[in-house]
Amino acid sequence: MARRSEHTREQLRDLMLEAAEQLIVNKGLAGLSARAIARQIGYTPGTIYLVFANLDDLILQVNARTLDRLRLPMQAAVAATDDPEQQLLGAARAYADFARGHPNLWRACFEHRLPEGVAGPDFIDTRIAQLVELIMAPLARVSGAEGAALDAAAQSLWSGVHGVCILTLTGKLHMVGGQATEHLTDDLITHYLAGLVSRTSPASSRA
Amino acid sequence: MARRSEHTREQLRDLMLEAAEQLIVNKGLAGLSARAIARQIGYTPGTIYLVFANLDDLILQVNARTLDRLRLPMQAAVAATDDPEQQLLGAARAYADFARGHPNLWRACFEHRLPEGVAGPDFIDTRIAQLVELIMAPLARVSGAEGAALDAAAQSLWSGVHGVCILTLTGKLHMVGGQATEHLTDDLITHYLAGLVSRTSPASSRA
DNA sequence: GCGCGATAGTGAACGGCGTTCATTATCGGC
DNA sequence: GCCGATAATGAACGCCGTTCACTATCGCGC
Repeated sequence: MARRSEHTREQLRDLMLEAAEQLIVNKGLAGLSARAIARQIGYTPGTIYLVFANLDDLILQVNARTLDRLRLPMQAAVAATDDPEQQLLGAARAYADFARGHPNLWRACFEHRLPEGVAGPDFIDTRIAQLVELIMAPLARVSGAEGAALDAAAQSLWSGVHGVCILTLTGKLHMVGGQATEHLTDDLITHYLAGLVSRTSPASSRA
Repeated sequence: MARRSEHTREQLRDLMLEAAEQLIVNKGLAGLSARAIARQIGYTPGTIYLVFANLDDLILQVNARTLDRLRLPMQAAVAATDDPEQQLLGAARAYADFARGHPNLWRACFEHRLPEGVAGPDFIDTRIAQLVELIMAPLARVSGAEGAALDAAAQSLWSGVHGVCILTLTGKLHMVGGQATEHLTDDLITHYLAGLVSRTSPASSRA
């Protein structure tokens, strides 16, 4: 019972990540199991532990990939125009779009919990920070904010967009006048920006 | 093996919810199990299924209680002042406070996933809607918005506050200039409100 | 061509899980 | 003092993550 390098460690890693991704896509994080991955790639569960420390480790690697893929359309949206407000609106729409298009992968990034004490690894934190940094430049241009105020603005605004996506896409916002995700992100961003501009550079409208 | 009403159905229900809550508080949603609940109250796992349809049902009941408890400090914050902006800031701070004070219970409300197809029950949706409705009146007063615009504002703003709480409290916002939760909710609300006011009732400052 | 040490991969096992259900021990009423 | 109803059991089913002694195969030195 050994196929001695029928696949490289690296190939095996990719096979497993691919299989895991597919399982998450089809049945959500809860549908993922070491046994299911093994079944799908024709190995036994034990083999997974030759490549990953444990299932959490594997899931975090899938999430890292997802965050990388999520960054691309957001970058594209920022690159698509020179108007900083449009850049922010576009990035948020790209974010919401990705979340709606790959709900299970996206939710896996934010709903996966490590055991009680353990902190998330740097390679995830870094990738989330990259997303927030994407909006820093447009935000600085549109508001004139800098330093700690700019950090705060980027974090609160992006968290806000994230919150809108979470609550609308998980169906927890089934209330009175249920609004579409993009409608709400647009609302949040335009009003936030208007307020930020009026407070940071009080007397100007440079149209 | 039958103690024939050593406890009422109702008492049993309370015992189970209490035990479940304690387990979630101490070890998170992942630390909850039918066997653990049963062990804690001196019954066997099977008994749980005489009272609840399944574990998900039980968890949803715990979450309903949590949301009820969460509403109280938010209501108090709204009642504590007449200034609508202060009401909104206070409600958000109360929300963040509760989330920080009972992180595992709070996260259970939003991270618990039902099986793939199943939708959340009304008694949860209703309670979330109640939280959003709490901020509708202040929001209407401060902005003059009404109808669909008011709905959108309440939903996007509250979702935003929720997003800030999620990302800061789960440690996913460990970035450049890490900001305190309350600082970010204040930032989000003040700027959003400033923008909302300037767009809804363009030419006025009624201090 | 051959044997041998290294090792990729196995598969059985452990202790846990949610859930079901035939069985039992106890109760209230006759 | 019995008997029907029923609260509660506990064993069972099929899952789970994870570990590890073992084995079947490989590449290498002869």
